[in-house]
Amino acid sequence: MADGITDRVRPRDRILETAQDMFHKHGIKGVGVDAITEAAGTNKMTLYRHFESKDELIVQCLRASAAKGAAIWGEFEAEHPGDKLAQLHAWVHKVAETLATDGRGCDMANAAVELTELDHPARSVIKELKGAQRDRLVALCRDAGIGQAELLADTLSLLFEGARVSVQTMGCQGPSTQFVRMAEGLISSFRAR
Amino acid sequence: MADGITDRVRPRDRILETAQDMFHKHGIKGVGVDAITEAAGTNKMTLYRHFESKDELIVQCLRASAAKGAAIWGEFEAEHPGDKLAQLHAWVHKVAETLATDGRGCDMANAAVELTELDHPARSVIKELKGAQRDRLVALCRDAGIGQAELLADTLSLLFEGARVSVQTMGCQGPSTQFVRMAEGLISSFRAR
DNA sequence: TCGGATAGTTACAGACCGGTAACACCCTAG
DNA sequence: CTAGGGTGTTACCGGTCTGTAACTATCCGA
Repeated sequence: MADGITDRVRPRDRILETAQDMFHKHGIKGVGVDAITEAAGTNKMTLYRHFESKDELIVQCLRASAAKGAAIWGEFEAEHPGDKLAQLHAWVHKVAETLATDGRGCDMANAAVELTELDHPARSVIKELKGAQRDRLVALCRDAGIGQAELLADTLSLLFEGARVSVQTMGCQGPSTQFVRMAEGLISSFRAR
Repeated sequence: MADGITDRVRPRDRILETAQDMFHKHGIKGVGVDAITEAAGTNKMTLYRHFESKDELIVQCLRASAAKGAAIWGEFEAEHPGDKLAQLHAWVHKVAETLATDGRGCDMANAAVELTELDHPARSVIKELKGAQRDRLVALCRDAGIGQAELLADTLSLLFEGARVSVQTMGCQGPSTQFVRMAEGLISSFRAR
């Protein structure tokens, strides 16, 4: 086949990347380890040499997915160095772009919906990663000079989360198209106080 | 056993009720038809005599779940006859109560996350039922005399949806506790315009 | 009392699931 | 050249899944 990728990238990374993509598109319970390894150009034994179970693979995928999301914050700082308010607006527009282009929701939220066992190893990881997400947004709001930074950050968080779900229930032409208007309205409303 | 319920309620209704409850708690893909029929005090053959497939059962559960949600709107009208603004506030508090007591999200949203096949029979039903939900809230906002009724209704919808997801990712002590403050702030902000 | 509809029981088909065993292979470091 | 770690292959285990077949038991209305 001369895949190019198959040759140079190590199997573990191919599996992690492929699993992330397939979990995202088809859901965690909708994808079996056989399908993952086949799509990654490898086999089940190799997967189980690098991950002790499917649950462990799920956890690593969630961490990788969250890390990608966190990396975007570097772009905001690079594009608007020091201007925290501009970075907040950049976040709003980045969210809108995501809503318009990605028909599936947040990997962590989706995983929380699918993995209902209260003691599932992924649940504590999801809580940890979601907490970190929230903390970043709170810090950005505070540094942007907004009074009730926590309340604004939480409101924007829930709005974002809801919009990502709405895309899945009502399509990308539904209420989520109004996200920018809602978010900008909230920001200016909080700044006015 | 002398269940009481098992004797008087017909198997079809017992299956529908039990399936709703189990899908809600454990997710759709987390529950098999065998488990449903056993919990409903019946058997698989009887299920397949009343529902042509699990997918069909899922659709009927979603419709039943949505109908229960819609029934609550009657209470709002009964408690505050004619006072649409009071009914809107009643909706807000009802949502907050749901967030505090139900650790799982909206059945339709959860189903949309789990059933990723674009042509799954439940997807169009979810869209239809979610659209009806939205329309009711828009009508309530408009009848309450709010100018940008659609925008407020959509904002409240997304906030609600996001809060229900947040309960699943961060627990009921997370950002969702602020829902009432957020919603009331939005309503008074829209009324001021 | 009888007949038909409804419901329960057992067994099974065929597919898929996560996970493992045993063995052959190949590439690279020494 | 060689030894060994990483990888690929095949086959398999026990379990679960949706869905069906064939038969039996029960209840209700005429």
